Amino acid sequence: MIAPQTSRDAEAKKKIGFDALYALDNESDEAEDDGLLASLQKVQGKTLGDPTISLSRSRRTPGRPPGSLVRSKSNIIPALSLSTQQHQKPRNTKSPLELLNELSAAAAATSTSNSIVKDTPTLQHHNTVTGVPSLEKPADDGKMPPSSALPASSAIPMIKNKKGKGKQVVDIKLVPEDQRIFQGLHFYFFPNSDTHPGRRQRIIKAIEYGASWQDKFNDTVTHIIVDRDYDFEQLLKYLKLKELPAGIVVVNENYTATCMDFYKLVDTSTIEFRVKGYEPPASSATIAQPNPSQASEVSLQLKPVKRKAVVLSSQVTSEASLNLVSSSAASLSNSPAPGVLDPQQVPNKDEDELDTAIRQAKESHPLASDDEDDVEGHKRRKTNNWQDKFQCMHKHTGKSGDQGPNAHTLVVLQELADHYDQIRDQWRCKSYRQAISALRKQTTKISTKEAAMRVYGIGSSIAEKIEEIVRTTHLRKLDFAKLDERQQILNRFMKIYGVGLHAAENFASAGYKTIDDLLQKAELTDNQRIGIDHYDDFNSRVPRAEVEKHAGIVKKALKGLDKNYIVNTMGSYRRGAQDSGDIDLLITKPGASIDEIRTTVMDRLVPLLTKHKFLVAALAQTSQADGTKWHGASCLPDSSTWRRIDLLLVPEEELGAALLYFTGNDIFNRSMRLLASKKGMRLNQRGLYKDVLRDYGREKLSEGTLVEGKDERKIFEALGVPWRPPEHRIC
DNA sequence: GATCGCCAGCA
DNA sequence: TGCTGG
DNA sequence: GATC
Ligand SMILES: O=c1ccn([C@H]2C[C@H](O)[C@@H](COP(=O)(O)OP(=O)(O)OP(=O)(O)O)O2)c(=O)[nH]1
Ligand SMILES: [Mg+2]
Repeated sequence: MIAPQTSRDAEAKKKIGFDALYALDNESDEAEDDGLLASLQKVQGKTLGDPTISLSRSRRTPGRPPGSLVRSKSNIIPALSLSTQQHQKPRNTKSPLELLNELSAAAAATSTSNSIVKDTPTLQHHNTVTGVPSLEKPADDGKMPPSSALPASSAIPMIKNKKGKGKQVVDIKLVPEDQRIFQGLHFYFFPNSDTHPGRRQRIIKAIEYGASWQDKFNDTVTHIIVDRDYDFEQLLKYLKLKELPAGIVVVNENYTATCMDFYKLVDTSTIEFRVKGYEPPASSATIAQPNPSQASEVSLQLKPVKRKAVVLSSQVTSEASLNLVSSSAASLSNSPAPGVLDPQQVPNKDEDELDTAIRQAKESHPLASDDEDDVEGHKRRKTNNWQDKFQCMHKHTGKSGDQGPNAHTLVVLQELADHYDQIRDQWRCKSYRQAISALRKQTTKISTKEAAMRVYGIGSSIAEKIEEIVRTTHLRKLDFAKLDERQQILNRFMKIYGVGLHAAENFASAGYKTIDDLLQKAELTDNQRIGIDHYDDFNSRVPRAEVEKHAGIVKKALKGLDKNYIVNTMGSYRRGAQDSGDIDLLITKPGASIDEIRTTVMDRLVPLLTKHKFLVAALAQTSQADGTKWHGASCLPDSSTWRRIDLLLVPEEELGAALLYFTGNDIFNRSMRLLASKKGMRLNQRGLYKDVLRDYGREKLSEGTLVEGKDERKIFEALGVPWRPPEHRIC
């Protein structure tokens, strides 16, 4: 599409609208008579086409509101309420656990949330909180054994809800059973409250990994986790003890995190966990593990890689990392030594080009300036221009990446992104994708955390992982992620069209493990049944050539009805991908109203193609009145493979915005829309609107007035974004 | 500690 | 309205 | 998970 692209560029400068339209139409129509264009497309696909490695976008999930947990009966998810300021007010002498219990009870009573409810708030008790939810247990239940029967739930994405201003509910997601390294352990934190956010987080995490959180210091406590700011003496003083009972482990706050990093209980006597003023018993190392889990065994097989994050190096770990460094030194010898790298060079090398492009974009729209921000944007900032933060401001060239200097790192990071996509952690997934995108642009190999962190979009966490990947060629975290059985089941189910996280959890909690189970036992919607019947079809990619065939059939049929119709093939196809997840078609007719188009497509085209057995299923149809899309499945003659096919009906006035939306990719869209909103505008598939009044913080109060909808390029211009051809819209 | 795009169809 | 998908 |  290189040639057509440029010719279209030239044309568009002279004329707008129709001609551009036609150029587009020609472009896609020519696919039918093949020949030159087809070969062009092949070449182009190789050079700058969508590399199609970005798999991590199956489904997005909106935040899970607090009440939603109640809905499912078969699968109750524990929500643990931790103390909030508000609830502390009335009686501020409460222990965190009491607060927790009260909150939980209240929550249970109003049934806004399922809760872990343990113990009475009586002070006498040795209160115990584990991550184990007591299903349907009355709030005033007696003491719970720390390791009670476990619910089926796991891997619930922690999604914060901001709306419930009144209470702050925290979803505790227990890690899979075999990973609960703290199972059977009783932690006492010092200080033992969850008021401090960091500590609170540590407590939550520890519970998720199987620990019980002891409210009082009692004889069940196995570990005392002491905050950095405190020493052993203070602890003893607080506990009014001369010395601690034997067998209790005293460690600092690094301990839990490190254990979770390794998925096993690590040596507690090393110096990095040492609490000031505390002399650990001379005994060699590990305390008896009350519950050596499978995970621990598995983790033993792993190389005891120590990441350098944990501040001070102990003897043990420094040895390990020394080995690693030296062993990897050889493989690194080709790349420049980390310290030698010119710091200036690491952030975008294409800065000049970009700035130029942005300036150009600005020149045409001086009103959309960003002077205030621009003035002093150079103080340890990763980017000089605030707009650079938007992915849509950057082109994606196929050059770097696959063969680039960071190719392997990118592959591993992509796996992590996929993992987070699978567990429906949309924000981490997005972060990883953005980091990947940023790393792909780097022209030098990034091997150290420091270097990585200079790149916009890569923070300390991913930077550490990059370093680990470079040193060890892979990531421990992934090894575990892949093992989790329940997660595998969820993944299997969520690949069914029409099954999302919620349905998958319900199925899994009902004990279904295979697709067959679902077919036989589960209650399925019509679409889900279709999704199962064509599980493999829908989960396989459509070769570019086949996309063209499907598009061709639709085009031919539609032109038979009315030759003024225009069909454009969108989605990853338009971005130049060699294969696509589905077939995205945009249908328009110059001068026609949306009603006319809808009537033609819905009442004539779809029935016609259905009759010819090309369209074989309708998954989502527009409600006659005001719909613009049809989603279903198609099947080529002489084939038995069903493909998902998407028709988007668009009036000419909205063509540009629709092209923009339907070309994607999704990150690019989100980036453009975010940029629009930052500029007081709003971008959707119908157009770009300005003067949008937004609620405090967020939601729109007025629609705004239309700026542009018809011409894709003008939307870029109005937003101050340099034009990106579809192939460059891969973020 | 708030924010991370915005929308449509279906149950 | 929440879930699912684009 | 990254950013402001
Ligand atoms: O979450 C999403 C998904 C899709 N889209 C837009 C962009 C995308 O390009 C277009 C078509 O969606 P589709 O799911 O078909 O994605 P694709 O980019 O075409 O990739 P694939 O090859 O998987 O079809 O719809 C979004 O804006 N957000
Ligand atoms: Mg597609």
